[in-house]
Amino acid sequence: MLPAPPPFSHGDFVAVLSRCATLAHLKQLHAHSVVTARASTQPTTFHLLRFASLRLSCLPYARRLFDSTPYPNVFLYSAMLSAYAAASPAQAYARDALALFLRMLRRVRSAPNQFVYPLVLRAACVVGVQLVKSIHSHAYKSGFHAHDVIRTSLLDGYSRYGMMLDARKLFDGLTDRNVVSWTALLSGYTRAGKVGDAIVLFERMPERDVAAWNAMIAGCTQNGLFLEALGICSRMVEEGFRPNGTTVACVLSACGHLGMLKIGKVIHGYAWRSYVGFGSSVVNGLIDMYGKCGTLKGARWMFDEFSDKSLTTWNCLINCLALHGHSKSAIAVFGEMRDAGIEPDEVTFVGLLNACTHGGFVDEGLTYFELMCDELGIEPEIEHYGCIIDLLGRAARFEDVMNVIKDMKVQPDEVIWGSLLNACRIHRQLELAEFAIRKLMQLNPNNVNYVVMLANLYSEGGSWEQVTKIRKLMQEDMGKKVPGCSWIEVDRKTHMFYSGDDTHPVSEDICNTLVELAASMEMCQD
DNA sequence: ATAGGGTTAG
Repeated sequence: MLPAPPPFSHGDFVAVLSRCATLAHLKQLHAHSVVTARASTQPTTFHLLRFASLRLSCLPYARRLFDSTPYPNVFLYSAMLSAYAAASPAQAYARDALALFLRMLRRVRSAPNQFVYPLVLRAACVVGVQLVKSIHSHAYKSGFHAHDVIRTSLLDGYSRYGMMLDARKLFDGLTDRNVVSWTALLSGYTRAGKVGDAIVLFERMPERDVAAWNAMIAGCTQNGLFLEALGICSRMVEEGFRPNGTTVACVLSACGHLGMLKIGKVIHGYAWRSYVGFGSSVVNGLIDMYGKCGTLKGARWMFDEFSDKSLTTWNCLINCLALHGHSKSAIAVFGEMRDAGIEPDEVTFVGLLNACTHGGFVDEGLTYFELMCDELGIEPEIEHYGCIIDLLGRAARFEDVMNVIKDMKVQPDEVIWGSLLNACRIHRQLELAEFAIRKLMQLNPNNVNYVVMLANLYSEGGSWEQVTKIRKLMQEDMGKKVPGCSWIEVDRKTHMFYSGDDTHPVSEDICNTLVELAASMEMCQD
Protein backbone atom coordinates (compact mmCIF):
# COMPACT_ATOMS: atom_id res chain seq x y z
CA MET A 1 0.00 0.00 0.00
CA LEU A 2 1.38 3.37 -1.02
CA PRO A 3 1.58 6.09 1.61
CA ALA A 4 -1.13 8.75 1.33
CA PRO A 5 -0.03 11.84 -0.63
CA PRO A 6 1.04 14.83 1.44
CA PRO A 7 -1.72 17.24 2.42
CA PHE A 8 -2.51 20.02 0.04
CA SER A 9 -3.88 23.45 0.89
CA HIS A 10 -6.65 24.89 -1.26
CA GLY A 11 -4.18 27.50 -2.51
CA ASP A 12 -1.77 24.74 -3.62
CA PHE A 13 -4.61 23.00 -5.37
CA VAL A 14 -5.59 26.09 -7.36
CA ALA A 15 -1.93 26.79 -8.21
CA VAL A 16 -1.42 23.25 -9.54
CA LEU A 17 -4.69 23.42 -11.46
CA SER A 18 -3.66 26.60 -13.23
CA ARG A 19 -0.54 24.79 -14.53
CA CYS A 20 -2.51 21.93 -16.06
CA ALA A 21 -2.27 22.02 -19.83
CA THR A 22 -3.90 18.76 -20.88
CA LEU A 23 -6.72 16.52 -19.80
CA ALA A 24 -4.10 14.01 -18.61
CA HIS A 25 -2.72 16.60 -16.16
CA LEU A 26 -6.21 17.38 -14.95
CA LYS A 27 -6.95 13.68 -14.42
CA GLN A 28 -3.80 13.31 -12.28
CA LEU A 29 -4.89 16.20 -10.11
CA HIS A 30 -8.41 14.80 -9.97
CA ALA A 31 -7.04 11.41 -8.88
CA HIS A 32 -4.91 13.11 -6.25
CA SER A 33 -7.98 14.92 -4.98
CA VAL A 34 -9.89 11.68 -4.74
CA VAL A 35 -7.13 10.02 -2.71
CA THR A 36 -6.86 12.98 -0.35
CA ALA A 37 -10.65 13.15 -0.07
CA ARG A 38 -10.58 16.68 -1.36
CA ALA A 39 -12.63 15.68 -4.41
CA SER A 40 -15.73 15.23 -2.32
CA THR A 41 -15.83 18.94 -1.50
CA GLN A 42 -17.87 21.08 -3.84
CA PRO A 43 -15.35 23.95 -4.29
CA THR A 44 -12.83 21.43 -5.60
CA THR A 45 -15.29 19.89 -8.03
CA PHE A 46 -16.29 23.40 -9.05
CA HIS A 47 -12.72 24.32 -9.98
CA LEU A 48 -12.04 21.04 -11.76
CA LEU A 49 -15.29 21.35 -13.69
CA ARG A 50 -14.67 24.91 -14.81
CA PHE A 51 -11.17 24.05 -15.87
CA ALA A 52 -12.27 20.97 -17.84
CA SER A 53 -14.97 22.88 -19.66
CA LEU A 54 -13.64 26.40 -20.19
CA ARG A 55 -9.92 25.76 -20.65
CA LEU A 56 -9.89 22.25 -22.10
CA SER A 57 -13.36 22.29 -23.74
CA CYS A 58 -13.92 18.76 -22.54
CA LEU A 59 -17.61 18.75 -21.76
CA PRO A 60 -18.13 15.03 -21.20
CA TYR A 61 -15.48 15.08 -18.49
CA ALA A 62 -17.04 18.16 -16.94
CA ARG A 63 -20.39 16.41 -16.90
CA ARG A 64 -18.89 13.33 -15.21
CA LEU A 65 -17.44 15.57 -12.52
CA PHE A 66 -20.86 17.10 -12.06
CA ASP A 67 -22.58 13.69 -11.91
CA SER A 68 -20.12 12.48 -9.29
CA THR A 69 -21.47 15.07 -6.86
CA PRO A 70 -24.43 13.74 -4.87
CA TYR A 71 -26.12 17.05 -4.00
CA PRO A 72 -24.76 19.73 -6.33
CA ASN A 73 -25.16 23.28 -5.07
CA VAL A 74 -26.13 26.30 -7.17
CA PHE A 75 -22.49 27.02 -7.93
CA LEU A 76 -22.00 23.63 -9.52
CA TYR A 77 -25.21 23.91 -11.49
CA SER A 78 -24.26 27.28 -12.86
CA ALA A 79 -20.72 26.11 -13.64
CA MET A 80 -22.19 23.24 -15.66
CA LEU A 81 -24.67 25.57 -17.34
CA SER A 82 -21.96 28.03 -18.33
CA ALA A 83 -19.94 25.12 -19.69
CA TYR A 84 -22.89 24.31 -21.96
CA ALA A 85 -23.40 27.96 -22.81
CA ALA A 86 -19.77 28.41 -23.87
CA ALA A 87 -19.78 25.30 -26.06
CA SER A 88 -19.76 25.76 -29.80
CA PRO A 89 -21.88 25.41 -31.79
CA ALA A 90 -24.44 26.92 -29.46
CA GLN A 91 -27.21 24.46 -30.24
CA ALA A 92 -25.05 21.41 -29.46
CA TYR A 93 -25.81 21.35 -25.75
CA ALA A 94 -28.87 23.56 -25.53
CA ARG A 95 -31.15 20.64 -24.71
CA ASP A 96 -28.77 19.31 -22.06
CA ALA A 97 -28.69 22.75 -20.48
CA LEU A 98 -32.47 22.95 -20.39
CA ALA A 99 -32.76 19.43 -18.96
CA LEU A 100 -30.30 20.39 -16.24
CA PHE A 101 -32.37 23.46 -15.40
CA LEU A 102 -35.50 21.33 -15.06
CA ARG A 103 -33.63 18.98 -12.75
CA MET A 104 -32.52 21.96 -10.75
CA LEU A 105 -36.11 23.04 -10.23
CA ARG A 106 -37.01 19.66 -8.76
CA ARG A 107 -34.24 19.76 -6.17
CA VAL A 108 -34.76 21.63 -2.93
CA ARG A 109 -31.12 22.34 -2.24
CA SER A 110 -30.40 24.15 -5.49
CA ALA A 111 -33.09 26.70 -6.19
CA PRO A 112 -31.99 28.82 -9.18
CA ASN A 113 -30.61 32.26 -8.40
CA GLN A 114 -30.21 35.37 -10.53
CA PHE A 115 -27.07 33.97 -12.17
CA VAL A 116 -28.80 30.88 -13.50
CA TYR A 117 -31.49 32.55 -15.62
CA PRO A 118 -29.21 34.23 -18.17
CA LEU A 119 -27.39 30.93 -18.72
CA VAL A 120 -30.60 28.99 -19.27
CA LEU A 121 -31.99 31.72 -21.50
CA ARG A 122 -29.02 31.43 -23.77
CA ALA A 123 -29.93 27.78 -24.34
CA ALA A 124 -33.62 28.63 -24.68
CA CYS A 125 -32.82 31.19 -27.39
CA VAL A 126 -31.48 28.60 -29.79
CA VAL A 127 -34.29 26.10 -29.18
CA GLY A 128 -37.33 28.28 -29.67
CA VAL A 129 -39.21 31.36 -28.65
CA GLN A 130 -41.73 29.27 -26.72
CA LEU A 131 -39.03 28.35 -24.24
CA VAL A 132 -37.97 31.96 -23.88
CA LYS A 133 -41.54 32.76 -22.95
CA SER A 134 -41.77 29.90 -20.43
CA ILE A 135 -38.57 30.95 -18.72
CA HIS A 136 -39.76 34.53 -18.75
CA SER A 137 -42.90 33.57 -16.86
CA HIS A 138 -40.90 31.39 -14.52
CA ALA A 139 -38.57 34.28 -13.75
CA TYR A 140 -41.61 36.46 -13.21
CA LYS A 141 -43.16 34.06 -10.72
CA SER A 142 -39.91 33.65 -8.80
CA GLY A 143 -39.39 37.41 -8.71
CA PHE A 144 -36.07 37.39 -10.55
CA HIS A 145 -37.41 39.19 -13.60
CA ALA A 146 -36.62 42.52 -11.96
CA HIS A 147 -32.87 41.98 -12.42
CA ASP A 148 -31.56 44.04 -15.30
CA VAL A 149 -29.21 41.31 -16.49
CA ILE A 150 -32.11 38.85 -16.73
CA ARG A 151 -34.24 41.41 -18.52
CA THR A 152 -31.43 41.98 -20.97
CA SER A 153 -31.23 38.23 -21.61
CA LEU A 154 -34.97 38.16 -22.23
CA LEU A 155 -34.70 41.20 -24.48
CA ASP A 156 -32.07 39.38 -26.51
CA GLY A 157 -34.21 36.25 -26.64
CA TYR A 158 -37.25 38.06 -28.02
CA SER A 159 -35.18 40.11 -30.45
CA ARG A 160 -33.74 36.93 -31.97
CA TYR A 161 -37.25 36.00 -33.01
CA GLY A 162 -38.07 39.41 -34.42
CA MET A 163 -40.40 40.30 -31.51
CA MET A 164 -39.14 43.83 -31.34
CA LEU A 165 -42.15 45.24 -29.50
CA ASP A 166 -41.55 42.88 -26.58
CA ALA A 167 -37.83 43.59 -26.73
CA ARG A 168 -38.48 47.33 -26.68
CA LYS A 169 -40.82 46.98 -23.71
CA LEU A 170 -38.14 45.15 -21.73
CA PHE A 171 -35.56 47.76 -22.71
CA ASP A 172 -37.81 50.60 -21.61
CA GLY A 173 -38.42 48.83 -18.29
CA LEU A 174 -34.75 48.52 -17.38
CA THR A 175 -33.66 50.46 -14.33
CA ASP A 176 -30.19 51.04 -15.76
CA ARG A 177 -29.50 50.88 -19.47
CA ASN A 178 -25.89 50.10 -20.29
CA VAL A 179 -23.89 49.34 -23.46
CA VAL A 180 -24.95 45.72 -23.36
CA SER A 181 -28.67 46.41 -23.32
CA TRP A 182 -28.38 49.09 -26.02
CA THR A 183 -26.36 46.70 -28.19
CA ALA A 184 -28.80 43.83 -27.68
CA LEU A 185 -31.68 46.03 -28.84
CA LEU A 186 -29.65 47.36 -31.77
CA SER A 187 -28.83 43.84 -33.01
CA GLY A 188 -32.49 42.96 -32.76
CA TYR A 189 -33.35 45.78 -35.14
CA THR A 190 -30.67 44.84 -37.66
CA ARG A 191 -31.71 41.15 -37.56
CA ALA A 192 -35.27 42.27 -38.30
CA GLY A 193 -33.95 44.24 -41.28
CA LYS A 194 -34.68 47.59 -39.63
CA VAL A 195 -31.26 49.12 -40.20
CA GLY A 196 -32.63 52.65 -40.11
CA ASP A 197 -33.95 52.18 -36.58
CA ALA A 198 -30.67 50.57 -35.59
CA ILE A 199 -28.65 53.54 -36.88
CA VAL A 200 -30.83 55.97 -34.95
CA LEU A 201 -30.28 53.88 -31.83
CA PHE A 202 -26.56 53.68 -32.49
CA GLU A 203 -26.24 57.45 -32.77
CA ARG A 204 -28.20 57.93 -29.56
CA MET A 205 -26.26 55.42 -27.49
CA PRO A 206 -24.68 57.20 -24.54
CA GLU A 207 -21.60 54.99 -24.65
CA ARG A 208 -20.08 52.62 -27.20
CA ASP A 209 -17.55 49.84 -26.88
CA VAL A 210 -16.00 47.52 -29.48
CA ALA A 211 -18.94 45.10 -29.34
CA ALA A 212 -21.38 47.95 -29.99
CA TRP A 213 -19.39 49.07 -33.04
CA ASN A 214 -19.22 45.48 -34.23
CA ALA A 215 -22.97 45.07 -33.86
CA MET A 216 -23.52 48.09 -36.08
CA ILE A 217 -20.96 46.96 -38.66
CA ALA A 218 -22.35 43.41 -38.74
CA GLY A 219 -25.85 44.82 -38.99
CA CYS A 220 -24.85 46.72 -42.13
CA THR A 221 -23.13 43.80 -43.87
CA GLN A 222 -26.02 41.46 -43.04
CA ASN A 223 -28.38 43.87 -44.76
CA GLY A 224 -26.26 44.45 -47.83
CA LEU A 225 -24.97 47.89 -46.77
CA PHE A 226 -21.33 47.09 -47.45
CA LEU A 227 -19.96 50.58 -48.06
CA GLU A 228 -21.73 51.78 -44.93
CA ALA A 229 -20.07 48.96 -42.97
CA LEU A 230 -16.64 50.10 -44.16
CA GLY A 231 -17.51 53.70 -43.30
CA ILE A 232 -18.54 52.81 -39.76
CA CYS A 233 -15.36 50.81 -39.34
CA SER A 234 -13.20 53.78 -40.25
CA ARG A 235 -15.24 55.99 -37.93
CA MET A 236 -14.61 53.45 -35.19
CA VAL A 237 -10.86 53.68 -35.74
CA GLU A 238 -10.98 57.49 -35.87
CA GLU A 239 -12.70 57.50 -32.50
CA GLY A 240 -9.89 55.47 -31.01
CA PHE A 241 -11.35 51.95 -30.86
CA ARG A 242 -9.27 48.97 -31.92
CA PRO A 243 -11.02 46.58 -34.33
CA ASN A 244 -10.86 42.97 -33.16
CA GLY A 245 -11.35 39.62 -34.91
CA THR A 246 -15.10 40.08 -35.12
CA THR A 247 -14.69 43.51 -36.74
CA VAL A 248 -12.16 42.11 -39.19
CA ALA A 249 -14.45 39.23 -40.18
CA CYS A 250 -17.35 41.59 -40.89
CA VAL A 251 -15.29 44.08 -42.83
CA LEU A 252 -13.68 41.34 -44.93
CA SER A 253 -17.14 40.11 -45.84
CA ALA A 254 -18.01 43.64 -46.99
CA CYS A 255 -14.82 43.82 -49.11
CA GLY A 256 -15.64 40.48 -50.72
CA HIS A 257 -19.14 41.60 -51.69
CA LEU A 258 -17.79 44.87 -53.11
CA GLY A 259 -14.83 43.26 -54.86
CA MET A 260 -12.48 45.62 -53.06
CA LEU A 261 -9.32 43.56 -53.09
CA LYS A 262 -7.04 46.44 -52.14
CA ILE A 263 -8.96 47.32 -48.99
CA GLY A 264 -9.24 43.61 -48.24
CA LYS A 265 -5.46 43.34 -48.34
CA VAL A 266 -5.16 46.36 -46.06
CA ILE A 267 -7.43 44.58 -43.56
CA HIS A 268 -5.34 41.42 -43.91
CA GLY A 269 -2.28 43.51 -43.10
CA TYR A 270 -4.03 45.01 -40.10
CA ALA A 271 -4.95 41.53 -38.81
CA TRP A 272 -1.29 40.60 -39.08
CA ARG A 273 0.16 43.69 -37.39
CA SER A 274 -2.41 44.16 -34.67
CA TYR A 275 -2.39 40.59 -33.35
CA VAL A 276 -6.16 40.20 -33.60
CA GLY A 277 -5.28 36.59 -34.22
CA PHE A 278 -6.12 34.35 -37.13
CA GLY A 279 -9.09 32.58 -35.62
CA SER A 280 -11.56 30.75 -37.78
CA SER A 281 -13.83 33.70 -38.53
CA VAL A 282 -10.90 35.87 -39.64
CA VAL A 283 -9.42 33.11 -41.81
CA ASN A 284 -12.81 32.22 -43.28
CA GLY A 285 -13.36 35.89 -44.02
CA LEU A 286 -9.99 36.06 -45.77
CA ILE A 287 -10.71 32.96 -47.87
CA ASP A 288 -14.05 34.44 -48.86
CA MET A 289 -12.62 37.89 -49.60
CA TYR A 290 -9.73 36.63 -51.75
CA GLY A 291 -12.02 34.15 -53.48
CA LYS A 292 -14.77 36.65 -54.26
CA CYS A 293 -12.19 39.16 -55.53
CA GLY A 294 -10.90 36.53 -57.96
CA THR A 295 -7.59 35.83 -56.19
CA LEU A 296 -8.27 32.11 -55.94
CA LYS A 297 -4.62 31.31 -55.31
CA GLY A 298 -4.73 33.51 -52.23
CA ALA A 299 -7.92 31.82 -51.07
CA ARG A 300 -6.47 28.37 -51.60
CA TRP A 301 -3.27 29.34 -49.81
CA MET A 302 -5.16 30.59 -46.76
CA PHE A 303 -7.22 27.40 -46.79
CA ASP A 304 -4.21 25.08 -46.99
CA GLU A 305 -2.29 26.91 -44.30
CA PHE A 306 -5.18 26.88 -41.85
CA SER A 307 -5.16 23.83 -39.61
CA ASP A 308 -8.34 24.48 -37.67
CA LYS A 309 -10.73 24.08 -40.62
CA SER A 310 -14.41 24.15 -39.78
CA LEU A 311 -17.42 23.38 -41.93
CA THR A 312 -17.64 27.07 -42.83
CA THR A 313 -13.99 27.04 -43.97
CA TRP A 314 -14.75 24.27 -46.46
CA ASN A 315 -17.94 25.99 -47.55
CA CYS A 316 -16.11 29.25 -48.25
CA LEU A 317 -13.61 27.54 -50.54
CA ILE A 318 -16.20 25.43 -52.41
CA ASN A 319 -18.38 28.46 -52.89
CA CYS A 320 -15.53 30.61 -54.25
CA LEU A 321 -14.40 27.92 -56.68
CA ALA A 322 -17.98 27.50 -57.91
CA LEU A 323 -18.41 31.26 -58.24
CA HIS A 324 -15.50 31.46 -60.66
CA GLY A 325 -16.47 28.45 -62.74
CA HIS A 326 -13.85 26.07 -61.36
CA SER A 327 -16.48 23.38 -61.25
CA LYS A 328 -14.24 20.35 -61.18
CA SER A 329 -12.06 21.80 -58.42
CA ALA A 330 -15.15 22.62 -56.36
CA ILE A 331 -16.41 19.06 -56.74
CA ALA A 332 -12.95 17.75 -55.89
CA VAL A 333 -12.83 19.86 -52.71
CA PHE A 334 -16.23 18.49 -51.77
CA GLY A 335 -14.74 14.99 -52.09
CA GLU A 336 -11.75 15.95 -49.92
CA MET A 337 -14.14 17.34 -47.36
CA ARG A 338 -16.07 14.10 -47.11
CA ASP A 339 -12.80 12.14 -46.91
CA ALA A 340 -11.80 14.36 -44.01
CA GLY A 341 -14.98 13.25 -42.27
CA ILE A 342 -16.70 16.64 -42.36
CA GLU A 343 -20.46 16.42 -42.71
CA PRO A 344 -21.69 18.90 -45.35
CA ASP A 345 -24.62 21.17 -44.57
CA GLU A 346 -27.21 23.04 -46.61
CA VAL A 347 -24.77 25.83 -47.47
CA THR A 348 -22.25 23.33 -48.86
CA PHE A 349 -24.84 22.07 -51.32
CA VAL A 350 -25.70 25.53 -52.60
CA GLY A 351 -22.04 25.92 -53.62
CA LEU A 352 -21.76 22.40 -54.96
CA LEU A 353 -24.94 22.58 -57.04
CA ASN A 354 -23.81 25.96 -58.31
CA ALA A 355 -20.56 24.34 -59.45
CA CYS A 356 -22.50 21.63 -61.28
CA THR A 357 -24.63 24.26 -63.02
CA HIS A 358 -21.64 26.26 -64.21
CA GLY A 359 -19.87 23.14 -65.43
CA GLY A 360 -22.96 21.73 -67.11
CA PHE A 361 -22.81 18.59 -64.97
CA VAL A 362 -26.55 18.01 -64.92
CA ASP A 363 -26.75 14.41 -63.81
CA GLU A 364 -24.00 14.85 -61.26
CA GLY A 365 -25.88 17.81 -59.82
CA LEU A 366 -29.09 15.82 -59.56
CA THR A 367 -27.21 13.00 -57.83
CA TYR A 368 -25.82 15.45 -55.27
CA PHE A 369 -29.30 16.86 -54.71
CA GLU A 370 -30.57 13.35 -53.99
CA LEU A 371 -27.62 12.70 -51.70
CA MET A 372 -28.52 15.83 -49.78
CA CYS A 373 -32.23 15.07 -49.42
CA ASP A 374 -32.29 11.30 -49.10
CA GLU A 375 -29.02 10.26 -47.52
CA LEU A 376 -28.19 13.26 -45.39
CA GLY A 377 -31.76 14.21 -44.62
CA ILE A 378 -31.27 17.90 -45.32
CA GLU A 379 -34.57 19.59 -46.11
CA PRO A 380 -34.10 21.49 -49.38
CA GLU A 381 -34.59 25.24 -49.10
CA ILE A 382 -35.58 27.67 -51.82
CA GLU A 383 -31.86 28.30 -52.49
CA HIS A 384 -31.40 24.67 -53.51
CA TYR A 385 -34.42 24.69 -55.77
CA GLY A 386 -32.97 27.81 -57.37
CA CYS A 387 -29.80 25.86 -58.18
CA ILE A 388 -31.69 22.82 -59.48
CA ILE A 389 -33.91 24.92 -61.73
CA ASP A 390 -30.87 26.70 -63.06
CA LEU A 391 -29.21 23.34 -63.64
CA LEU A 392 -32.15 21.78 -65.48
CA GLY A 393 -33.12 24.96 -67.29
CA ARG A 394 -29.71 25.52 -68.82
CA ALA A 395 -29.85 21.93 -70.04
CA ALA A 396 -33.22 22.73 -71.67
CA ARG A 397 -35.05 20.17 -69.51
CA PHE A 398 -38.13 22.35 -69.15
CA GLU A 399 -40.53 19.56 -68.28
CA ASP A 400 -38.35 18.59 -65.34
CA VAL A 401 -38.13 22.25 -64.30
CA MET A 402 -41.89 22.61 -64.18
CA ASN A 403 -42.22 19.39 -62.21
CA VAL A 404 -39.68 20.59 -59.65
CA ILE A 405 -41.52 23.89 -59.26
CA LYS A 406 -44.81 22.02 -58.84
CA ASP A 407 -43.42 19.63 -56.22
CA MET A 408 -41.60 22.28 -54.15
CA LYS A 409 -42.78 22.56 -50.58
CA VAL A 410 -42.00 26.28 -50.57
CA GLN A 411 -43.66 29.03 -52.59
CA PRO A 412 -41.61 29.91 -55.69
CA ASP A 413 -40.09 33.39 -55.43
CA GLU A 414 -38.57 35.89 -57.84
CA VAL A 415 -35.27 34.03 -58.10
CA ILE A 416 -37.04 30.80 -59.09
CA TRP A 417 -39.02 32.40 -61.91
CA GLY A 418 -35.97 34.48 -62.82
CA SER A 419 -33.87 31.32 -63.28
CA LEU A 420 -36.58 29.81 -65.44
CA LEU A 421 -36.79 33.00 -67.49
CA ASN A 422 -33.05 32.99 -68.00
CA ALA A 423 -33.15 29.40 -69.24
CA CYS A 424 -36.02 30.28 -71.57
CA ARG A 425 -33.98 33.10 -73.03
CA ILE A 426 -31.03 30.84 -73.70
CA HIS A 427 -33.21 28.21 -75.38
CA ARG A 428 -35.72 30.61 -76.98
CA GLN A 429 -38.75 29.23 -75.18
CA LEU A 430 -41.03 32.17 -75.79
CA GLU A 431 -44.24 30.82 -74.35
CA LEU A 432 -42.72 29.59 -71.13
CA ALA A 433 -40.74 32.82 -70.84
CA GLU A 434 -43.91 34.84 -71.00
CA PHE A 435 -45.39 32.62 -68.30
CA ALA A 436 -42.36 33.23 -66.08
CA ILE A 437 -42.45 36.98 -66.64
CA ARG A 438 -46.13 37.11 -65.75
CA LYS A 439 -45.37 35.25 -62.52
CA LEU A 440 -42.59 37.73 -61.82
CA MET A 441 -44.90 40.66 -62.46
CA GLN A 442 -47.41 39.18 -60.02
CA LEU A 443 -44.76 38.82 -57.34
CA ASN A 444 -43.38 42.29 -57.84
CA PRO A 445 -45.73 44.61 -59.76
CA ASN A 446 -43.50 47.61 -59.08
CA ASN A 447 -40.53 46.30 -61.00
CA VAL A 448 -40.80 47.81 -64.45
CA ASN A 449 -37.80 45.80 -65.64
CA TYR A 450 -40.12 42.87 -66.24
CA VAL A 451 -42.13 44.85 -68.78
CA VAL A 452 -38.90 45.64 -70.60
CA MET A 453 -37.98 41.96 -70.58
CA LEU A 454 -41.31 41.04 -72.06
CA ALA A 455 -40.82 43.61 -74.83
CA ASN A 456 -37.33 42.33 -75.59
CA LEU A 457 -38.70 38.84 -75.71
CA TYR A 458 -41.34 39.70 -78.28
CA SER A 459 -38.99 41.72 -80.43
CA GLU A 460 -36.61 38.77 -80.48
CA GLY A 461 -39.44 36.41 -81.27
CA GLY A 462 -40.64 38.57 -84.10
CA SER A 463 -44.27 39.04 -83.12
CA TRP A 464 -44.61 42.70 -84.09
CA GLU A 465 -48.18 43.05 -82.98
CA GLN A 466 -47.20 42.17 -79.45
CA VAL A 467 -44.16 44.41 -79.56
CA THR A 468 -46.27 47.49 -80.30
CA LYS A 469 -48.66 46.54 -77.54
CA ILE A 470 -45.84 46.19 -75.07
CA ARG A 471 -44.06 49.35 -76.26
CA LYS A 472 -47.12 51.28 -75.20
CA LEU A 473 -46.98 49.70 -71.76
CA MET A 474 -43.29 50.52 -71.60
CA GLN A 475 -43.66 54.17 -72.47
CA GLU A 476 -45.80 54.58 -69.39
CA ASP A 477 -43.28 52.79 -67.21
CA MET A 478 -39.88 53.52 -68.72
CA GLY A 479 -39.44 56.73 -66.78
CA LYS A 480 -39.44 54.70 -63.60
CA LYS A 481 -36.90 52.13 -64.72
CA VAL A 482 -33.70 52.04 -62.73
CA PRO A 483 -30.87 50.95 -65.02
CA GLY A 484 -28.61 48.11 -63.91
CA CYS A 485 -25.11 49.26 -63.06
CA SER A 486 -21.69 47.83 -62.29
CA TRP A 487 -18.34 49.33 -61.49
CA ILE A 488 -14.67 48.48 -61.29
CA GLU A 489 -11.74 50.17 -59.60
CA VAL A 490 -8.61 50.68 -61.72
CA ASP A 491 -5.69 52.71 -60.35
CA ARG A 492 -7.82 54.33 -57.67
CA LYS A 493 -10.35 55.52 -60.23
CA THR A 494 -13.85 54.04 -60.24
CA HIS A 495 -15.35 53.39 -63.66
CA MET A 496 -19.11 52.92 -63.79
CA PHE A 497 -21.13 51.18 -66.47
CA TYR A 498 -24.88 51.21 -66.95
CA SER A 499 -26.54 48.42 -68.89
CA GLY A 500 -26.19 49.05 -72.63
CA ASP A 501 -23.91 51.99 -71.87
CA ASP A 502 -21.16 52.64 -74.49
CA THR A 503 -20.07 56.08 -73.34
CA HIS A 504 -16.82 54.99 -71.71
CA PRO A 505 -13.78 56.36 -73.63
CA VAL A 506 -12.43 52.87 -74.33
CA SER A 507 -15.79 51.17 -74.61
CA GLU A 508 -14.95 49.52 -77.93
CA ASP A 509 -11.74 47.99 -76.57
CA ILE A 510 -13.59 46.74 -73.53
CA CYS A 511 -16.21 45.03 -75.65
CA ASN A 512 -13.58 43.44 -77.88
CA THR A 513 -11.75 42.15 -74.82
CA LEU A 514 -14.98 40.71 -73.46
CA VAL A 515 -15.51 38.80 -76.71
CA GLU A 516 -11.96 37.45 -76.52
CA LEU A 517 -12.41 36.47 -72.90
CA ALA A 518 -15.63 34.64 -73.68
CA ALA A 519 -13.85 32.73 -76.42
CA SER A 520 -10.90 31.72 -74.24
CA MET A 521 -13.23 30.71 -71.42
CA GLU A 522 -15.02 28.34 -73.78
CA MET A 523 -11.68 26.83 -74.69
CA CYS A 524 -10.39 26.12 -71.21
CA GLN A 525 -13.28 25.12 -69.04
CA ASP A 526 -12.00 24.40 -65.55
C1' DA B 1 -20.36 33.04 -11.33
C1' DT B 2 -24.79 36.02 -14.92
C1' DA B 3 -26.35 39.88 -20.29
C1' DG B 4 -24.64 42.33 -26.17
C1' DG B 5 -20.91 41.82 -31.44
C1' DG B 6 -18.57 36.81 -35.79
C1' DT B 7 -17.41 34.26 -41.50
C1' DT B 8 -20.24 30.80 -45.93
C1' DA B 9 -25.86 30.70 -49.66
C1' DG B 10 -29.90 30.42 -55.66
